[in-house]
Amino acid sequence: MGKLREPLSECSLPAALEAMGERWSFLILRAAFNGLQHFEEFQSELSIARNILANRLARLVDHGILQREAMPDDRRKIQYSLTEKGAALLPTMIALRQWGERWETGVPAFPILVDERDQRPIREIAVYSHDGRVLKKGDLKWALPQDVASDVAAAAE
Amino acid sequence: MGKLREPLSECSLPAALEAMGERWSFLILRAAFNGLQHFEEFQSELSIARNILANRLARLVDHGILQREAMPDDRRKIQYSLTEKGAALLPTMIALRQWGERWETGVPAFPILVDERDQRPIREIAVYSHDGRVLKKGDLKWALPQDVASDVAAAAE
DNA sequence: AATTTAAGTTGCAACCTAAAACTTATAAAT
DNA sequence: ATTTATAAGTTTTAGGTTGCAACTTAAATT
Repeated sequence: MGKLREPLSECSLPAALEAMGERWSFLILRAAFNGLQHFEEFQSELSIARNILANRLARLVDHGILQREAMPDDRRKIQYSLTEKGAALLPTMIALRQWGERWETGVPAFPILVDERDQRPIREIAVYSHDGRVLKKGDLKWALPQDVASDVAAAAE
Repeated sequence: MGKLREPLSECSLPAALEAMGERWSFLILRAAFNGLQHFEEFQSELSIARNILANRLARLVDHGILQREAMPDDRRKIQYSLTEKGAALLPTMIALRQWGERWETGVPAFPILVDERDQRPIREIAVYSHDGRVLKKGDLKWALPQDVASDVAAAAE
């Protein structure tokens, strides 16, 4: 990367980790993506201690990642579902999973996550340039706003 | 997502979290991406307790995410640098950061991460179909290998 | 009315985290 | 050659977190 060093202080990674950095958060999120909605479902699927699960669900709700809704037909039941904010973590979660597949388990996912429209596997999550090239570590740098090329600037050339 | 539910047991997300799920891991990784290489640099930049930093660096080295190398010119110094496996976490880290920017801090990153080649900001990390469409939660499903469309199958149509 | 289910709480032991002081090896300065 | 400074840790000790098992509370089912 370039010379300009990012000021670590005003980065939103700590803020993101504040919401999702706890040990079970990603696994709960993953279960939610897989359609689980109730306490007992999460509990038996993940084998997480009940007190920890209660605490994590509450945290995720506090952070606006999950929605907590009492079910009108059975008022014992609480439904937890992803908010838009929670669903926006999908790329992060898939990226982490793909990394695990490639570098930890070595196992090609089974079943495979595919595009519903054409049944074809999704692309690997990557950093893309504005025009779709895959960028690696050395291709990136930090730039000040005035040095960033924009569509407008590009069009004016 | 579709009906087929992923078996949570044989997923590589837990494996990935085993390596990167600790509280400071992503922040250390981020500092490494920013070019920090030495214990004291990490320590003063992150304000992490020294014992925890020592422990986390050792863990990241154990997991093959960082490389530990004694510097020959000054034998007190240890250089920590990203391995290929560690660098492969870049998309995950940027995805998490972008999520934090969008949903937590609301702050457009400053400085901005750009493509060195043309100084243009990188795309937002997303899930892409094989042909480059952005896919959301509802566009995805789990498929068994025999139901996955491949290049070969697509060409044969 | 008794039982079962859903979603939690509570109590307690084991483990992990963090701040500050200490250590060890090497290098630089006097 | 001796003292001082630096780099990268360890140790100590206090406090916080995790996790298991048992308990609770409210609502539904038999």
